[in-house]
Amino acid sequence: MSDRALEAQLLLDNQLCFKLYAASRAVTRAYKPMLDELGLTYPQYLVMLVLWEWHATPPAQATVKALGERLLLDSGTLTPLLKRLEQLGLVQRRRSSSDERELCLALTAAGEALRDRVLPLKQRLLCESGVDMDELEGLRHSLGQLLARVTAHS
Amino acid sequence: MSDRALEAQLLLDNQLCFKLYAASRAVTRAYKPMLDELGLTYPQYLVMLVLWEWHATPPAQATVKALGERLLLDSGTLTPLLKRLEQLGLVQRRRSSSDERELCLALTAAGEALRDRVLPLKQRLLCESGVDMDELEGLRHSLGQLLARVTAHS
DNA sequence: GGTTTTTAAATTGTATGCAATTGAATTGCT
DNA sequence: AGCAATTCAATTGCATACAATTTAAAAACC
Repeated sequence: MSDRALEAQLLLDNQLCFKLYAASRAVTRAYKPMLDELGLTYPQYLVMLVLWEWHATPPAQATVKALGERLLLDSGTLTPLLKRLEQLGLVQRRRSSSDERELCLALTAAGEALRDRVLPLKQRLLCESGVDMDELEGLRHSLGQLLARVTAHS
Repeated sequence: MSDRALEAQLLLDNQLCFKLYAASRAVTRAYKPMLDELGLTYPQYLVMLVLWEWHATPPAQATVKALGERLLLDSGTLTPLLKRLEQLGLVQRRRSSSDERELCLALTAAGEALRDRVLPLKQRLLCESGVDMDELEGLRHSLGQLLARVTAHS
């Protein structure tokens, strides 16, 4: 590679990593008004998405470990976050009877009910953001590829 | 939209936001070994990228405010981060003489020298990650579009 | 059976992000 | 000049991320 091409590798605007980092935070910001109405933070919302899915299709183990594998987060992040969701009355945490090490997660009635409020808000968000659905779809696909590639090497 | 299509909107795997969030953290993780060698965190590395750029092409004002606009970060994040870079001996922080409110940023000799160690490490990272350069380029472009769209509406 | 190893959460410590407030300096306005 | 409004960093408070350690329980081994 030429010297100029090498130098260009260090320009911020040429960094995929920065674009990813900035876009991720920007999207989180875009979700904020909607999530404020729900009383959730963004990571809490992602946890609720998984729990709503699990509620419809129960997994073998609805544990913190399984949740961590789904969201690529560890107990250091999830334990305090789940305690907050428990305080909010959305989630139940109880030790597994068959294995006291495991912590089983379940939705409360309020946690289940919250789901119904999400779809309308999300539709509104999509409309207002003015992003093109097809481009969104392409981007989601590319990101999936990248994520698979990068996580495979770690 | 059909009921099924609406429901699908809430599946984690269909969420662009989650893919972005997960991919961003995965890429940060991929950078970690390289950044450990440099003694930097990922946001600190992004700050250094800007300062190296500014060193080659000085901007009108090399202030915290200008840095924040470049990285989309506020003083609440940047102030402590810059103090750490100062402690590391990489960055100089001093009040502007013309306007005492502004804090001017400059690289130390060590900060400037650090740049030479980055390119080889980055080349190695790219090779080992096994990602396709063309796909990377397409993704970077799409992310730029999304970022522009989302930030425009906020 | 007892011991070692492994596993799942929780805890600890450090470094972001970001909203909200504060403090100090400058600008604008009259 | 005098004073209100604005601006730039810094600070405060809260919620992640994540590495490293700890604790308790279960599994594996002898």
